[in-house]
Amino acid sequence: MPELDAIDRKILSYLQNDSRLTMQELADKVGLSVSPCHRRVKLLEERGVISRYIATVDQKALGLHVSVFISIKLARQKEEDLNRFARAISKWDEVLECYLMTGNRDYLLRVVAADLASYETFLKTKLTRLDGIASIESSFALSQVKYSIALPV
Amino acid sequence: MPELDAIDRKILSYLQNDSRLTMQELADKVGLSVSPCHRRVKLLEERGVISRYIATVDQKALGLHVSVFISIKLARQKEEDLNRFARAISKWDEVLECYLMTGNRDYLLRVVAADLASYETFLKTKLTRLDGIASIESSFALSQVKYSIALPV
DNA sequence: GCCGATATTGGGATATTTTACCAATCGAAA
DNA sequence: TTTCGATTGGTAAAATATCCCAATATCGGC
Repeated sequence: MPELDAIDRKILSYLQNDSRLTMQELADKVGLSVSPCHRRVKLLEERGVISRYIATVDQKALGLHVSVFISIKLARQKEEDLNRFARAISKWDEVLECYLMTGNRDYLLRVVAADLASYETFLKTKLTRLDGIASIESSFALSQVKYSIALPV
Repeated sequence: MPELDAIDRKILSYLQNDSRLTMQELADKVGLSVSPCHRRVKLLEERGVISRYIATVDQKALGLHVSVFISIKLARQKEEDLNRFARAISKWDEVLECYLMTGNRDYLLRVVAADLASYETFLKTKLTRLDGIASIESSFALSQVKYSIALPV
């Protein structure tokens, strides 16, 4: 796999912030003409460096006022148990992020909900119904100080 | 502000997953013709429901193998202290997310780095140089089980 | 249930943008 | 300098977005 050169990195950093730039605009910003710029973008897509193009939606506009971090410990940590948990989590739209962690908890989840009532519903009808969970601890976010998808390039 | 109807929500859910759909494709999926579909998308953009269009980049492809969650307590929690912290955090590209939390910590950060050495550099040259921090606790993610930007609509 | 006012839709024409092709240029090694 | 491979830039064709206007649907009051 070929390395990313300075121009590739520039392209990535611009597209991470605005994927609606036209090829002409992007080419100007990175100092190329349209053709080679277009070819580089296509290559980055084919190699999977650029994985998708998406629209970001305002959480408040959707009425999702609650963000919760949930620490979870499983009763057992065999691969089979971890996989079963991962499969269940992946199905639920409320769970935006889930990480397998080091230290004294197994998983860390970020969950969004409209309000406390619907978060409670999520807990009661989904999370706590899973087998093999030893403990659940919720921490609520008062506000989102920073939220970015743009990786440092 | 007008409510989002079923078609608006369909539009959002498709565009959250793939913003490169053509208007024709999107219109077919939501059951409209191109014109009204296009008008709805533009309105969603103007109202700020759709906030941006971005490319997502593969973290591994950039060599960012370390994801860390950092819990931070400040020495004082006056508004002035919180603002100063927020401003500093916002400048740093390594910090992808930052939340003001309830409970026994003040902030929760998600940080990415190439490896443990560069994470250590981040800590030493940036985070620990901030005034007013009472405690820092890092938890490392072993793997990303789920990562989505698509809010439930 | 009917009517009018208002908002929403669909089709078609036009402007923009993407995409593919090919010749020109650049860079490295002999 | 010469040659080879990779990268670039321009151009033209195809695909797509965007705008306008007439037709249709929706919702209020009567």
